Amino acid sequence: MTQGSTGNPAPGGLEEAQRPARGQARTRILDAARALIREKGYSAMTVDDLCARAGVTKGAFFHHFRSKEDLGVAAAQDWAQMTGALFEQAPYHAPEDPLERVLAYIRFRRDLVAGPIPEFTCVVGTMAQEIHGSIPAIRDACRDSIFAHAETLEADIRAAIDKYGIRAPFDAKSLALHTQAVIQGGFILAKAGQDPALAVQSVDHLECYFKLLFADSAGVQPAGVPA
Amino acid sequence: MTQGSTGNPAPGGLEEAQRPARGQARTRILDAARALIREKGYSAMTVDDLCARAGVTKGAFFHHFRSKEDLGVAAAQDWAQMTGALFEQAPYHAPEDPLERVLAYIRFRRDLVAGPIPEFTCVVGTMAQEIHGSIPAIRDACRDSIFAHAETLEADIRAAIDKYGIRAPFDAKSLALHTQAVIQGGFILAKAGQDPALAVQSVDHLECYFKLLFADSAGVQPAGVPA
DNA sequence: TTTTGCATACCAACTGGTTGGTATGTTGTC
DNA sequence: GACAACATACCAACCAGTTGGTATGCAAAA
Repeated sequence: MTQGSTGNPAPGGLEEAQRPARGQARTRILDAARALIREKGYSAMTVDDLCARAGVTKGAFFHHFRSKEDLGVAAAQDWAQMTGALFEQAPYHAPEDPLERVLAYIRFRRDLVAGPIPEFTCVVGTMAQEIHGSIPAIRDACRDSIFAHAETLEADIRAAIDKYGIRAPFDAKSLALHTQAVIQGGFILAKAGQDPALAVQSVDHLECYFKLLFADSAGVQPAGVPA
Repeated sequence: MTQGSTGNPAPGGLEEAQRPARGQARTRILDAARALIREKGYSAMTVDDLCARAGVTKGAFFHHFRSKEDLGVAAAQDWAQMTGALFEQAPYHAPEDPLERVLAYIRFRRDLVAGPIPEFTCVVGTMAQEIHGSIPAIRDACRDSIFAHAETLEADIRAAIDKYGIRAPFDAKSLALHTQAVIQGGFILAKAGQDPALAVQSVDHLECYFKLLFADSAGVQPAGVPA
């Protein structure tokens, strides 16, 4: 028993002191899910894990979510909303030139990626990789999150192509999706090698790719260091 | 009971007819592991799944592997050996020009990727993504597999840089790892969107990137369709 | 203003089935 | 007959999900 000198330890349950305020359970569970999916993946994360981390009981969990699968879908949607808000208010939209906006986006992502692994890793990418073949509902929610984010980039890329042309026969959609692929792939290398720098490197290559694609036509350095 | 008119159904175990030959259990378990990890990931794959798919009993499983974690490590090492052999005898080593070999490698991978999802997907990439934070032994085995494969590319890339120079300040190692990142990221998009073409597209972008990096100096088309 | 009725938000204990793993047999091979 | 390669039977812990209940808020009736 690691119980302290508290009066009534409520055997098996939560201590009064650490019990969160009413009305926060759903949010706390979703926060816990984000952390746990990044730490151990969807399948290895148990409902008990979730409840312990969130500081709620199983009753609360199944009050807010019909099943673990339902939580998975909600976590993906929650992630889509969170990242949607983050990128919407991010500073990379400022430049007037569309190509500059795209390059600013890539640099913004590189800065995000430079942090510790559990904090920059993509929740929906991790989940999709794991459950794509076994839980269609979660997979589709992850797909929506990834592809919706890619679409927010597409407009800027299209504008850049319209303005400057492009040195290869790719369209904006394909390039936007490739951007996401590179970032997701960087995560995998970073996780396997336990080094965020591996992800950063790939994002640097991505920036270089864009510069080369638009070189000569736009005013960007054709081959400089991605800085 | 769905048992037919067989004489002795061997209650709880395997029927005589489908019992594989002695001495094949380990191989069959590793084959089953490859398939199951791709289908549902490492965590969701149970030892019973493994045994059922391999057509062996739990006794056989724990005779060959001390634990499920041990099997995970073995699966990663088995994957490294399988892919090692596959790429070693692949035709992309033929060209005399190192840059041509690199481009041939990329095209070879694109062709691999064009098949159905459960057949081209990377076992160690999937596993690493999932268990990187929870099972270090498996994560390290996955890392070894990925990085060893990247190293087989590195020599050709280095030779290409030495021969032609490169339009950006990247070294061979970084480029080789980026290659793996793009392919791994393509897998994630393909899984999320349920469309192998998504992975193919990213590999096409990768080929284009290499062509642009070496354009003007080597004899490759600077911006042509990756064909 | 109080009370009644009802919905929401949550909790502790429990359940049936599953899980990784073990203990102990049996069979084929050198 | 010794040893490897299996098979069978079993277990304790754990799993997602359920049950029956309590605390709280809110709106309408009294």
